[in-house]
Amino acid sequence: MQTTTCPSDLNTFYSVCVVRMGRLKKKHNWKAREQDSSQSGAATSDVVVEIQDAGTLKGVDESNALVLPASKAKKEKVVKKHVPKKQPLTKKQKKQLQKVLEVKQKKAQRADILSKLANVQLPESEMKLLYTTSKLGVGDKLYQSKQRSDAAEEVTSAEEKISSLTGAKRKRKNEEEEEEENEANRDNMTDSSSEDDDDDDEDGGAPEVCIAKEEKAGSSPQKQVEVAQEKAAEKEATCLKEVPKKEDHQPAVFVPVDRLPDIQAARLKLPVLGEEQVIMEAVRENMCVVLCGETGSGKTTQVPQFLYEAGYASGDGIIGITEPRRVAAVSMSQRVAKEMNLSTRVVSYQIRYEGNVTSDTKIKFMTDGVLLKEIQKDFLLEHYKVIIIDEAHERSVYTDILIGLLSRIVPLRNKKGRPMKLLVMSATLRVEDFTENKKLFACPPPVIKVDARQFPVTVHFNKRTPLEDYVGEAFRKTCKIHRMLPPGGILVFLTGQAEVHSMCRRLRKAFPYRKTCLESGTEQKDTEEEMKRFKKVKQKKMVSLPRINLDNYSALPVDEGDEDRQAGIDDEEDGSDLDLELGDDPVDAEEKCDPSLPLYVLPLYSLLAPEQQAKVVFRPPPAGSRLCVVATNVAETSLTIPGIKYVVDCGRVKKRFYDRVTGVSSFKVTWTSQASANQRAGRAGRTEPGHCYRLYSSAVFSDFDEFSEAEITRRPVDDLVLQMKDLNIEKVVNFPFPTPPSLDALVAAEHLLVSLGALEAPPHVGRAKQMERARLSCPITPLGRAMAAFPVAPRYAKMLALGKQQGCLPYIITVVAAMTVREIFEEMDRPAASEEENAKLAQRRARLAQMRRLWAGQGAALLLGDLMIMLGAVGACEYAGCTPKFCEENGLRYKAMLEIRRLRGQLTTAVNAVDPGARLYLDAKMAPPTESQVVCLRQIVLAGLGDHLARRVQAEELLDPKWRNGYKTPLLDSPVFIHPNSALFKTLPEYVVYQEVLETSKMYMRGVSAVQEEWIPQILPQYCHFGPPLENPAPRFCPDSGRVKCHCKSTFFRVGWQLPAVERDYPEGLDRYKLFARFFLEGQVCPKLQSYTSCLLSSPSIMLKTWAKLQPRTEALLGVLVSGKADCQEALLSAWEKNNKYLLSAYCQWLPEALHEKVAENWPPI
DNA sequence: AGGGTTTTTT
Repeated sequence: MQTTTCPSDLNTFYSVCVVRMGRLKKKHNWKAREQDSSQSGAATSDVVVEIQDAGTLKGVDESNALVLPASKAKKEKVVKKHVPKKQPLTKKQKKQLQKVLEVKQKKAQRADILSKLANVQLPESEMKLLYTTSKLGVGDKLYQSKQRSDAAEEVTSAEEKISSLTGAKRKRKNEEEEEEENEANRDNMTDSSSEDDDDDDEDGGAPEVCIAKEEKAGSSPQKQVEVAQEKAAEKEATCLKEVPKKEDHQPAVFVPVDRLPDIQAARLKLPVLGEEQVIMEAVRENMCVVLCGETGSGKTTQVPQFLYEAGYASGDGIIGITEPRRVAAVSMSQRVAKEMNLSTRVVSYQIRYEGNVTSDTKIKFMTDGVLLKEIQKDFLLEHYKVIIIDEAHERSVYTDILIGLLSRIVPLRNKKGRPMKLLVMSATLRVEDFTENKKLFACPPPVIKVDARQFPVTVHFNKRTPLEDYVGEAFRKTCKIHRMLPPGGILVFLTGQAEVHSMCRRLRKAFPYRKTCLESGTEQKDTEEEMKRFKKVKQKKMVSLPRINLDNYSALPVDEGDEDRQAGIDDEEDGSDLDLELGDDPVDAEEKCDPSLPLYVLPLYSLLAPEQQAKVVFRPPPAGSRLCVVATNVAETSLTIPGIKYVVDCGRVKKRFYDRVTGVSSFKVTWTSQASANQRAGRAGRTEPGHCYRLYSSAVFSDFDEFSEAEITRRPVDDLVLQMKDLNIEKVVNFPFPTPPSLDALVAAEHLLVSLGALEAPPHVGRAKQMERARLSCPITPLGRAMAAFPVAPRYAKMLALGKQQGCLPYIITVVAAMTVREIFEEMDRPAASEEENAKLAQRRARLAQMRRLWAGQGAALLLGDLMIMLGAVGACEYAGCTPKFCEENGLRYKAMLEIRRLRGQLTTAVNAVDPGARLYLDAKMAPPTESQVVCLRQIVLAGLGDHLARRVQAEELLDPKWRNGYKTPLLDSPVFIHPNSALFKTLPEYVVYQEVLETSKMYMRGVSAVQEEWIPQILPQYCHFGPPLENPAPRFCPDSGRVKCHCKSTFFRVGWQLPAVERDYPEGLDRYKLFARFFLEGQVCPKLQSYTSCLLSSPSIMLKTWAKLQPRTEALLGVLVSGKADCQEALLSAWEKNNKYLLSAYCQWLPEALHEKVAENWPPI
């Protein structure tokens, strides 16, 4: 590998900025070499000197890689590369080579000087100040000077530029390996893309197929062009790097920001600030950049500001940043606005229900789902010049899909001459899914790493790993920490609400706290003031709590509790006997109540009421006590608790599992991932050095998965598939997912969407392989488009699309909103903290049960089941003004009710948009549905939940007593049950539909609603196999539809449940023509012919006789109908439109000649 | 006949 320093650059560079930069040049140089050394394995001898230099310089200053010329390496590389290849060197080349050699010599000398200079270098902190003071008020940036040098250089060299970023190097390495390959590839791609026009990618991986080539009618012509260009764009931009263009030579824009001094000072402490130059260069030179930095690096708040200052929000484009959570989008926008001293009109946010975006907005924070919706409206995101995907390591489904989409959009935009940048920001180093995924980025984007400003956290592993009672272990460890270690909050990670509460109870019992002063201050305080107070409190605590200094650990992680032993809180070995005894006798341990050491214990989980959560996040613990938060995963990512010094990690998580085949979900506790455990540990080092106690051994830890799986691989994807189809991505299998969902999941999704009518059913013809492929590329239907407009799960979207009948829409919207929002009822089965609380809980439980019965209604309403409870609950809550008080009193989660209210608003708007005739409005005083409305609602619900139909186990199937009161479903072998909390628990209807099956102690259906048997073949024909038309009742002509109808028995798919005969369209075929002919002759199809029925030469009924063929007139009539494809009124009318004499002569054969003329005069008889 | 949910997002 070649050196990355290029002397000519340096010369240019120095001439431009040495004057102002002073010592910075050293750093610059150093950094270049330092990065070289990272690849030392491949280093050639001519850089050895520099590597050594780097070695000696390393650690002198880590802070500044700012001054890197970006284009240096390439030139050299070119020389080196081409010299051995092209054998006779041209004079020019020789000259160049000579120059390079000279330059190297100079460089070596310079390196020497620099290493000497390094000895007198300023410490990092001062360095940073120097850098910034040099910058202050100058209105100029380092990378601008650098850019000028680039520009100058590009005059002589048309080579593409390479920065000295770690990732850029990887990229370069890659290029070298693939350079020849690339040339070949270019041809290959051209070839394959021409094949592509008719063939559907055998390789399955061709990225260019992922977005449908043609647009459906009705989309903008502009978009069509762009999509058509896509392939070309990709070809040119397989490497997401920008070929230098004229524009690049223009001086960069610098947008001044007027920050307040204290903010400016605070910024300087953030590690990202030192990387501004590197980041901005990378962004300038690459379409896509990955930025890696743990929490605390400041990337979320600073990078948008860098981009702003560099002019990425000047003119007509803005900067967009996505966050996986709403709170983050809102708070980050506010913080950045404050830091930049700009109004929220300029730095704004947009989340699902609200936003403060204006026409002045330059920086827009939003949730990832919001951006995905925007892509639906404007595929190329013309509004944005940069998109930043934050927290990409969390791998939320929308983040993943956005990255996939943007990997195509960015080159397209570039091709169009309106370039856009993509910045993927990730905390962990797990970026291979992005960088090594050839389908996503043919050429890996550069990765920039940023240090985090975190205090060291010492990790202590247990020697042994309790497999059963990890809660008990957590309890004992927490007690020990509290008893023996210096002040500092404790954060305990457990897996669920129940565990959290029981732990809280045990801890409170062990270290009782008198809550006199606890609940006094309820008023909201300014956070900063709180923090100040908090610090004072901490100082006070120092006096009252025991003190052992554990902070001077040398290395981390500490293994196997060695340090624990020193500290005297080791679990194992000698001291462990006592602990184990305690462990074996929990009563004893817990009775050892110690009121002299008050512990302020608080629970924390997502579903906890926000004001309870606020206690943890905003309010400091009372004076003289230690804070102990017992939390679930919320504390890992969503909430940050101040003042935590100790983390106790049980090493487990509760996760939802979906069975891909049956759709059954369950919750299971499993080991976490290493990344997740490290994230938990990191929570101890936010405010000072901390300690993390892992209740498992390092061996167990090393067996953890390195990372948690991407969400998209763990859940059904029907909603995502519908969204993507709506974006005209027909072959979702070929979409460049960072991690693709399983094929099973995709097949299941398409299947469901076909059943719902959102996608066209795949053809049943062709070879198995073709059919298989067709099943994964069903085109979207108009219904599907309408459904995609509703921001809810496809099953529910179907209900909304259908809900127009009988004024049901407001109810359907409400039911859908309630089904979409999770946990609308408060959980009251948790272990109570005290007898008093226990009694209170029991009372509230009883009250909720009573209300549920009330809301479920009686008679007809009751049959809507659990959905009626939801409807009633929401209706009652809204009627009462949706107050916290009403919710509290009636066991409703206030937050859930607010969400439902907002979702109803959004859905109402969406329905009105799809069908302006609907003219819906949100009615707070919605009257209960009438009986007939309830029936209508049940049918609409059935239409959406058709694949979730269950039938009571029949007497003859009742072989096993376990099946009593059970229900059978098409996909499950074992029975499912109605949950005792369900409105229909006692009703046990023959047929029900359910929202989902959740496996706990049994398979329980949730969200159950009763179904009338005869509705099933009518509303769910797609799930039924119909028998032959019945003789009795006989087929008839239906004047309303103009079609031939008949009764058929049917069975439900897979399970073969016999369903009652219902009337439906007569099946297609000759018999339908015969019947139609008969009804035609009888004058039913055209009433004007009724007067001739008595004159017919044969009875119309002979149309159906088996010997019908013997009669020429039957055959004639039938033949004409068949040839005109006229087997219903509508088809007949259109046949007459084409030919107004159609059927005349065949009909006349049935009439005496005397009438022919008269008939002909009045033909067609309409 | 009888009860156990983590966490986000459009």
